[in-house]
Amino acid sequence: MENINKQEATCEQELIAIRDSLEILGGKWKLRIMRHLNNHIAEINTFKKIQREVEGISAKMLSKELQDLEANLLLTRTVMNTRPVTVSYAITEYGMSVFPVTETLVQWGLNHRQKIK
Amino acid sequence: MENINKQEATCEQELIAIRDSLEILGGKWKLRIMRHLNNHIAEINTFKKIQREVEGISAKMLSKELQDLEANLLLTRTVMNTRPVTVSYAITEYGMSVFPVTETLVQWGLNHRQKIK
DNA sequence: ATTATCAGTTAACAAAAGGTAACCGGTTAC
DNA sequence: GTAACCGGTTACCTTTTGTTAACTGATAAT
Repeated sequence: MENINKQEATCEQELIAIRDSLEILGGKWKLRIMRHLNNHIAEINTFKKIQREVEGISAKMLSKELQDLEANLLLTRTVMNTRPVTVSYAITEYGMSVFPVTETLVQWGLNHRQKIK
Repeated sequence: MENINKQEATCEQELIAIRDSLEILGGKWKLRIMRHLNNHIAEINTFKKIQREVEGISAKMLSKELQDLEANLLLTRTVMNTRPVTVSYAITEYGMSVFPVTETLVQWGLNHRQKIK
């Protein structure tokens, strides 16, 4: 059973927690990939499909970011026995814990765009 | 009056929103600085005080990040007429809109640390 | 045989981010 | 006058991040 309660921490511990999060989720692409997989959770998300739909990402970056996310148990990689071979990436249950993070960033970004216009 | 309602967006727009947010809040220090100011909102936060309490940040980075955040109206910079001169930084009302972002990152980081241990 | 698709990898490079250390001007305390 | 404090700036360097383009190997369609 996952702990969904708010945890208490000192200010110092909070800043360490932010640092930890950014070590795993930081950078230009990881949160976008996680959000995309969350938004297409019912589909088969192959490498090419993700690359098409997460606009602007190169094969090299996508490959590297997917490896990092898999290493942190946020998604799974499955080689399908199709011809030609396709590889399917799926968000894990633990990966879904990232949703609140992407959601606040989506809302902040939408609100900010509205504000500056 | 601020819009605090959830906004709807397509998946594509959501990924753009995340990109926008990260352009302004991304990197190693900005969210930590914002969280620290939010946690010490009742105090006078001078440059030196922030540098002491946001552990590890150099004067150069702190100066640059504070300028960026001020340019985006997330905080204010006030020169106090003390001897020697001190400069006080304070989070703006708009800056407080970042709180949900830092909060989800704090919770995710705390939870992650608990999980891997 | 040639071309196309998928899922990458590799090499070479460029740009951005961040760290270190020295320095600056103004002021005050000794 | 000398040292210390505040709030930075500057120059130099390293690391990280990201881009582009060419290439691989397996398979399948024409």
